[in-house]
Amino acid sequence: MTTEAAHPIQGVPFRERGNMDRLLLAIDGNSLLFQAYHAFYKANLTTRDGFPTGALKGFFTKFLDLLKQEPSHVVVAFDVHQPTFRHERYADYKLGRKPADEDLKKQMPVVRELLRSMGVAVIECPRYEGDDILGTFARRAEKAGMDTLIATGDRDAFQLITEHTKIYYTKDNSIVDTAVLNEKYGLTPDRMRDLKALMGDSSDHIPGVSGVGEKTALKLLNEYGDLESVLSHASEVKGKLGERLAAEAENARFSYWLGTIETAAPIKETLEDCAFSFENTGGAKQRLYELELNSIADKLPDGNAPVQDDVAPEVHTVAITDVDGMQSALDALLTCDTVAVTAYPSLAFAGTADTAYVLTPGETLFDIGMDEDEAYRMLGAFLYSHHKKLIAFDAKTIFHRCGFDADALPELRFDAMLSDYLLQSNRPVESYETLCRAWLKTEKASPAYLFSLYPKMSRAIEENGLASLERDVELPLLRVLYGMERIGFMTDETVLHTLHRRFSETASALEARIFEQAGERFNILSTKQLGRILFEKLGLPSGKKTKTGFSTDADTLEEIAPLHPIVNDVLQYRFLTKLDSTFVEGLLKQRDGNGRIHSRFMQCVTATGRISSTEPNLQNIPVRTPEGREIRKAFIPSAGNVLIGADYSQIELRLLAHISGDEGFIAAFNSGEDIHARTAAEVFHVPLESVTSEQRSAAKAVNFGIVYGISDFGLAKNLGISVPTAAGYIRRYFERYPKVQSYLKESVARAKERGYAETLFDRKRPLPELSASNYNVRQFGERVAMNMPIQGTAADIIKIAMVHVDRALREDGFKARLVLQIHDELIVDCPREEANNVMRLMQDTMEGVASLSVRLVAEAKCGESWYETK
DNA sequence: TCGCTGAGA
DNA sequence: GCTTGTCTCAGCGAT
Repeated sequence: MTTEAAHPIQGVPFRERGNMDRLLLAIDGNSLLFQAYHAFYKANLTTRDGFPTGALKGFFTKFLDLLKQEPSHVVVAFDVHQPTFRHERYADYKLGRKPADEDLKKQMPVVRELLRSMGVAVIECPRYEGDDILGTFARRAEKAGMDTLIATGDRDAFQLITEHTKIYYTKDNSIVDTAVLNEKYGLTPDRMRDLKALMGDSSDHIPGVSGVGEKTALKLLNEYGDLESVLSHASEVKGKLGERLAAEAENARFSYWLGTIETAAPIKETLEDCAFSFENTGGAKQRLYELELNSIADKLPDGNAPVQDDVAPEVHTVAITDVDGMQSALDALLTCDTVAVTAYPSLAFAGTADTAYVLTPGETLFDIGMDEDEAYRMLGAFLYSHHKKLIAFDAKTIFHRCGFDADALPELRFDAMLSDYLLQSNRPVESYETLCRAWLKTEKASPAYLFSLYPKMSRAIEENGLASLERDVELPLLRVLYGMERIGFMTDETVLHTLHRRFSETASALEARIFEQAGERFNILSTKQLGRILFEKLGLPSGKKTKTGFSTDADTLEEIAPLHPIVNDVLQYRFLTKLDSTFVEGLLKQRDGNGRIHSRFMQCVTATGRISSTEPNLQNIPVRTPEGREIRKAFIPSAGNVLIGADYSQIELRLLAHISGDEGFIAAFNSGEDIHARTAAEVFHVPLESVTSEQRSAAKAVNFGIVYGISDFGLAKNLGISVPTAAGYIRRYFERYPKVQSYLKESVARAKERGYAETLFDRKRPLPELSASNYNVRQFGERVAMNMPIQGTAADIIKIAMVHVDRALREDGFKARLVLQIHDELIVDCPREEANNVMRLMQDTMEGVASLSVRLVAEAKCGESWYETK
């Protein structure tokens, strides 16, 4: 189907093409909703409390898109779920139709409710399908001198096309009119019914004539005109086809009748009932926010929000525009014990629940208002010198803005961002506004609301058993992370420059060789262009495909590498350009004036409780390949210092052993031998000393796979072995370590029962996926239920270790400081003379975090660069 | 902005 | 019959 360039759906409104200035937008609600549901199926969108919203999101995104056509009238038609007029004589009509998924069913009434609150006419009519309603309104509009655009993903509607009625076909976002129809089928809209009567439509249970498909039907219609002529000339048609046309003529006529859309259905709503104005759509705003469909709600004009009982109290807001104003605001806080601070969109604070002070930009260019940095400095000095306690949203950012020394931070009592994360860790915290909306049912955000949020959220934290995690781990950790971000990690510019030269020169040489072998220049990093060269021009066999074309990932390319030398060059080129652009150049860009790199450690991002690192990400600096590992030579200690790296050994597997309580697995660890070799020996029933390297890596892959919720398929792919062989490995593994298997099963069962998975330290991750109707989504939920307790407990443990190490360093008067965490590894920048003591301190502290049935083992090493601490 | 690719645990 | 290992972040090309 072609999209006419002259009137793309987005851009020039469709109605400008018509002569008339009024446009009816008629939407097939069921069709659009089903399409939206399937488009967002995989995303598995839900609200925080698990109400599915994928179909709603898809539906309203498309709906808003359609409104760009500036319709003067809008109608959305839905089918009612009972046999319709055209089908009631057709008893087994419904039998073949799958019942709608539960998730979709739940969203159906909400779509109608939202549309109505947007002032949109929603029509459902017993005994008539959505199609009939659309057809009826299209004809009425035409009589009233209007154009109609019918939005549907159902090709049946093509029969409704006229000079003034066009279809917006949602399957490929094209506009279909008589010209397009003629080009595609060589038929007029009227003949679309004839076409369908002949070919049938299994999804709609229209029988048609057996053995006749689209091609045959079109041929017949081209030859004889319409259905009746085809049927009356059946005797002229040769062979089986002719016989069938004659025998099934009644079937075809019945099909014709079934496929005819009613255009004069007795619908009581009038065209004028469909009058529409975008200005009136705001009534749905509040509900959309409640459904956490913020991107859609944001696009609607403000409506009259319904009154809530639970609204936040009125807050008197004082604007701060200059230093004097700032000073008197701070003076007003002198009597307060606790100060509430937020930083979005600009600095705002409050000392009581009824008055907020907000930094306000000046009115004109010359009156720039209060300088924000200065305001933060004043606030910081005030908080610290008067020993004020702080409650905040995103305190770490506020600390940075205030410029606190890491040793002189005010006492932090509550961070709404952290509390929200602990309560909803399956989703990153969005914004302070969203949080206020969710907790206080208020439209606007004010720092004074923190005084309501604090007790409210703390109660929820308490009720969910998260109090210790918040008080003893996350809140203290926030200060540790602040210190790490502020110090930064020293880097050696010379090393980076040298590597840059080496990587880029080698890459250029490879590039030249690749172009020579390809016989032309092209962009090697473009998967599209690379696919064209390898699979079309050079004719190499293409493996799997991605959504957009050939797959060119390393797995695929390695398979065809033996067939042409260009392939290894491409792999090598990619590898080197990755090292150069992402790491070497990326790091050079991030150095501050002193050569230090200040990554940000995100505390409220991951679903498992790990921290993440951004701008730059220092948690994925290469280590596996010799060339990549060189980059770690650029990470160096401060002058006069050394670096100490201390990492946990096999922490996740040790936790699996402890949590499952499997005696064999625990014994394997306590034997102190190489765990993968030991596992191989036990699983393959061979003595430890005769374990082959293949056996060891197979055991290693199984060990890691177990933690992730492995399948035989996945393991087979990973090891390059057959699926049955992989299945055998897993079976023997579970035979040897039966409690590991029963633990994994229980883990899923418990998560299903409670609705969340949790760690040894009570961190929770909600798992609405486990009750999803979609098999894949549910499977995903089960793997997560197996993995989260392991990965999450490991995350808890190293977080606790960080808090303890940081505290010990400070209390014992060391100058050494944490600079980086990489999930199971801590890096400390340490004065040379402290090194031995700090190494011991780190190892002891890390190992002592928890007392389990398997020892926690940590090893510390020091060196002149990160490269040397491995 | 999205999809692909690949770096780490 | 269908699918198929967790958690992240960044750069690039195409749209």
